Amino acid sequence: MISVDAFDLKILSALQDDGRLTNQELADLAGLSASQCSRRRMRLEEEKVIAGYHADLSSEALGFGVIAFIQVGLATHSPDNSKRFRALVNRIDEIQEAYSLTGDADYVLKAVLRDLKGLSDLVNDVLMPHQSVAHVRSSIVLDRLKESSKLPLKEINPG
Amino acid sequence: MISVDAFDLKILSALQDDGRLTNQELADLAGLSASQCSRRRMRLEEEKVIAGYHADLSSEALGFGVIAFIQVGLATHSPDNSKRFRALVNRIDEIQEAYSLTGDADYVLKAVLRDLKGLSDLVNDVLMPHQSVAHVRSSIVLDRLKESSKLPLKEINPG
DNA sequence: TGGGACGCGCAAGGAGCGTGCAAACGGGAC
DNA sequence: GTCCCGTTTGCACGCTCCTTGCGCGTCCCA
Repeated sequence: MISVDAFDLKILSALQDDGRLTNQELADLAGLSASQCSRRRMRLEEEKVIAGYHADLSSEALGFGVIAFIQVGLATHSPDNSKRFRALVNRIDEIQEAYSLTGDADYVLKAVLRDLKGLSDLVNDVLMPHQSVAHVRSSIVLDRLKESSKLPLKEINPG
Repeated sequence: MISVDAFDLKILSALQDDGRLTNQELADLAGLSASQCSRRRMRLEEEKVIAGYHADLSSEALGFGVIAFIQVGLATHSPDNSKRFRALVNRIDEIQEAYSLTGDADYVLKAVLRDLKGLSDLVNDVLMPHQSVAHVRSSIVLDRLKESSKLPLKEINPG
């Protein structure tokens, strides 16, 4: 595995919280010089430990009122069919996340929509009629307790 | 609602893809000057349309091999009990996302763990024994088709 | 038709970035 | 213990990038 020491972890952790931190700010947090932070950051980017940087937009401010989890069962489990389903999922921007799972459903999708009509359109006009899909069950998010994509870096022992 | 024009949408969309874009790069993409992009970006940050910037770290590179969705049913639905549960969720870093949902389960959690033992520890030693929790069902992610937090900005009409 | 508000690009001063360099550190071999 | 070599560090410098002030053009409404 890629070797990541305590300084790297501090840098990663800080950048996870604020992706636009200056090398100097990073330096103050990590107890290094700014140039070292620059070098380490570049290395972590090259090694793809840092996969990218993204702005986190407010769904409320932009009028996306509905988040839903959609459980999908496929019609058949042939390779062709799951390929069709994956292609479908990929071209729908409203679907933020999609996973195949152990358990009852074959897939779980997380979708972000402007309103319930948007969800209805997605489920009834796009997913349900698609040839790859057998059944669909959607659950609407009532409350977001927590929503981040931060990794629990404290679980990692430096080395 | 906050007014967002076509230039803002281009800026937001670009920053969603790459949160470290330079004002000059933003300017080239949006067809504006760098100074205007700087001003618009600052406004969007002040209005909390841009909630923040985050580095996206590679879970594979850092050795997080297991993602799981955990459905939780509460013991009782009293305000005190859900408060206890929320406090629990908040202090567990392995839980990235947590939502209350319509449908069967009261809550769904998305957790990131180093290995299956980590999941077992979380479910059996932390969640199950907690007084607020009645039952727990976890599903392990077999494959990630898609994993982002990008909003479908093309759904928004500028104005 | 005039005036105010707004949004624009330009330019300049200042902050931030990254490469070169030399010094400090650390671990093996002897 | 000590010598050697690879690695990591801080500093300095040239360059890019950021942001604020300013003047100009445009639009809207009186």
